[in-house]
Parts: sequence; C-alpha cells; structure tokens
Amino acid sequence: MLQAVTEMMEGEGPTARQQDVLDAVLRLLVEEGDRLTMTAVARRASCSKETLYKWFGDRDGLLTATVQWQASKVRVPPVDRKGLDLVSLTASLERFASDWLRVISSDTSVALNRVAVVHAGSDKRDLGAIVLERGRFALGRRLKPVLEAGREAGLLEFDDAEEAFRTFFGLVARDVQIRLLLGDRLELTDAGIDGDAARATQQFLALHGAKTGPKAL
Amino acid sequence: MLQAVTEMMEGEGPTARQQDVLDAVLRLLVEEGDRLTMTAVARRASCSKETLYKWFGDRDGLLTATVQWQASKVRVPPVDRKGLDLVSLTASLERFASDWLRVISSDTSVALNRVAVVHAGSDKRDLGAIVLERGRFALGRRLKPVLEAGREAGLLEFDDAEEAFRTFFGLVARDVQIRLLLGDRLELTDAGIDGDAARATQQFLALHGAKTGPKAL
DNA sequence: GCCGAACCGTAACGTACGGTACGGCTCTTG
DNA sequence: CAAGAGCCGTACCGTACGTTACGGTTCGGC
Repeated sequence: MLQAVTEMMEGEGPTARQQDVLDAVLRLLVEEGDRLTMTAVARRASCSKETLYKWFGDRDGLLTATVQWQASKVRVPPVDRKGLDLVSLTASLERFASDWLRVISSDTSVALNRVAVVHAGSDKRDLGAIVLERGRFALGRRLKPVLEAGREAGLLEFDDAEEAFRTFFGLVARDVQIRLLLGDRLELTDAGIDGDAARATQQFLALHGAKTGPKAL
Repeated sequence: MLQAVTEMMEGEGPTARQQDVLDAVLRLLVEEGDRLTMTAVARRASCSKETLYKWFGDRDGLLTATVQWQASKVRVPPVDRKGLDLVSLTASLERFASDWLRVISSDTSVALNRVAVVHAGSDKRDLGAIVLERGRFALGRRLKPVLEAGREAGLLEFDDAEEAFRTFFGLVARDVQIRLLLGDRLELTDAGIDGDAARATQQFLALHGAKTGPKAL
C-alpha cells in the first residue's frame, strides 16, 4: 500500500488514463456524495479495482488525488498591476467576486467541499486542508496583491491586507456557501451572480475606497 | 420502526433520561465526528441499543433528535424595540454578532454542521434543513425586526431587510465557518470575537447607517 | 510468434456496523 | 410479595463495502 501511494504522490501529474478515472470520480462524487464505493468507481471508469488500488493506494488516496486533480484544473489569469485606476480595479474585484461565486456554487465544488468537510471531521484532515489551501487561501494570495496595488495607487485604504481580504470575502460569499453545503436549493443565475459581484464590490469600495481620490495622478 | 420514530417526534420534548442520552451523543459527535456508532452511543450513555432504537427509531432518528435537542437549548432573549437609538442599536448588533460568532465557532456547532453537511449530500436532506432552519434562518428572523426597527427610527437605510441581513451575516461570519468546517485551527478568543463583532457592526453601519441622523428626535 | 507487463472483470475475504433478540435486573403498582 | 413494565448488557444476524486475489485479454518489445 505505501509504495503504491507514492506512485502518484510525487513526480508529474496523473496520466491521461488516470485523469479519465479522476474525472469519473468527480462525476460520481457529484451524483452520489461521499457514499461512492470503489466498485462504483471501477465500473464507471471502466477499470479494475486492482488498478485503482495500484494507482491510488486506497480510498483516501483516490479522493485526495481527485481533489488535487480538480484543484489543478482551475487556471488563474494573473492580474496586471500596471495602469491601475478605479475602473480597472473595480472590474478586477468584480471579476474575482463573480468567479468565486461561480466556483463555490458549482455542483463539483459543493460535492468536493462536502467530502472535505466530512474528512476534516475524522483524523484524516488532508482533504480539508487541501480544499482550504487551494480555495480560500489561494484566493487570498491572488487577491491581496490587487488590493495592495490599489492601495499603492491611492485607490484603497486599509491597514491589513488580510483583514481587508476577509471583509471582501464575507461581502461576496455571505451565506451562500454554508447554505449550499447544507442542501439549500439556491438558484444562482448568471445575472444574479454578476449583480452580487457588483454589489459586493461597491460595498467593499464604500468601506475601503480612498476618500481623497487617487494619490498620484 | 415507524411507530417507534413517532415515540419522540410529536408531543413534548425528550425526557430527562433521553436528554442525557442526547447529550452523550453530542459529546461523542464532537469527539468522533459522524463515524460514531450506535454501539458507542449505547456504551457512552450507559443504555442498551434496544432502548436507542425504541426511542429514536434508527440512526438517523437519533441524529435528528440530537440536532433538535441542541437547537432547543439555545435560548434567545428577545430584543426590545422601544426607545431605539444609535447606541442601543449598535449594542444589539454587536450582541448578535458576537453571539453568532460564539455559536458557529463552538465545537458542538462545528460537529453538528459537519454531520448535517454530509447528510445533506445523501438523499436524507433532513439534518441540513434543520440546521439551516434553526441556524442561519432563525438568526435572520430574529435580526430582521431589529433592522426594521432601526429603519423606522431613521437610523438605518436599506430597501430589502433580507439583503441587509445577508450583508451583516457576511461581515460577521466572513470565512470563519467554512474554515472551521474544513478543519482549520482557528483560535477565537473572547476578546477577538468581541472585536470582530464591533468591527462588523461598524462596517454594517457604514454601509447602511442613515446619513441624515435620526428621523424623529 | 513469444514473453512479460499492464490492465480488465469478477469472485472472494474480512470486518465493521446497523439493527434485532433475549436473559436478567430494578422498580413501580396493586 | 407477585406481576409486569422498562431497561441494561450482550450476543447475534445480515449486509455493505474496502481490500485482495486471480484468470483472461491486450499490447509493446525482441
């Protein structure tokens, strides 16, 4: 088992065939939640259970690989910090907000967060840590430079970028994630998401926007 | 089974002995997460499995009764809407915020939310619905009259009380709940909670406080 | 064409756990 | 004190599922 786990742990990502398997797990996870069985995975992915164990070690390894696989799929366009004005800053923030809302309201994200939450409840805290790291914290790492650039440009005012980010996070996510995780039917239309993103951004600017206008102009 | 479930469903709450059992479940839930077994419950509560099934029907019934029992324990002092001024409104909001932060960061709440989340992932959506109803939505029902009273008194400005509440909710909770659910060690001291409550309240007032001062004075 | 490696499909194993049955103890009621 | 109800402790049953084992098939390299 141990030597099997390492087969995927280090080195490059999964092979094409392995990616197919992980995508099957993802789909099954959305349908079945965390009660998916290894047998069901093998059947859905048209592979043998022996192969699953050989590749991923055990059930936890399979789930971990799946979470990482999904996380690796979200590509992030870096934000250019040049020529920042209020318009482009607003656009960036709205973009972040709507992207984030779309992510956390997707079936895949909800399913993945569910298994990560239940996993975090047991001794195995891995999945929760990964989801947190690739979700909430990755977002913070991406957004904070934008906020700091906004401060540099005299558009924003705040002491602590982390705290400012958490405020933005709260204004964007509000009760959406917990409601979805708890099974609330929450229909988010594209228009609704864009509207929420705009509202959250305006609220954030109302709280942290510079009162004095741009510093250097 | 069906007739057994009804033994607790309707009528008054659980007996003293049953409350002891449910408290044992609560403690076990905090320690073990959702992998607690009926045998473990019986042992911890010093009762027989036969009794568990007689009282609660099945495992789900036991968990449901536990969630409801915990929910019934949070008593809510109603807020008086008389003589509302900015000071008392601020105090009320801070009170709500710190209470809520204390609730969602408690071991019990985290454990309960975890089982509700995993339950919401399966066909049984009951637990998730209950937690949502007794948590997020109950808070909204309690807070909205306060917000509306604040608007009546000319202290707050907003169009939709539900939207205003969700903003407040986001400012208070931010990333706390999802981080705790995903297993992040997040030490919240009493002082920190009070500080967060005050900050969230000030931010909310900055967004929705009346610009023109109290209406009638 | 032959060999070994990789993999598929399936059968088999072991175990953990939900749920049930039962013997014995205690306590109430008449 | 007798009878019965309620409950504890434990043994038991059935099943679902993680994990392993194995025979058969495909495929790349010699």
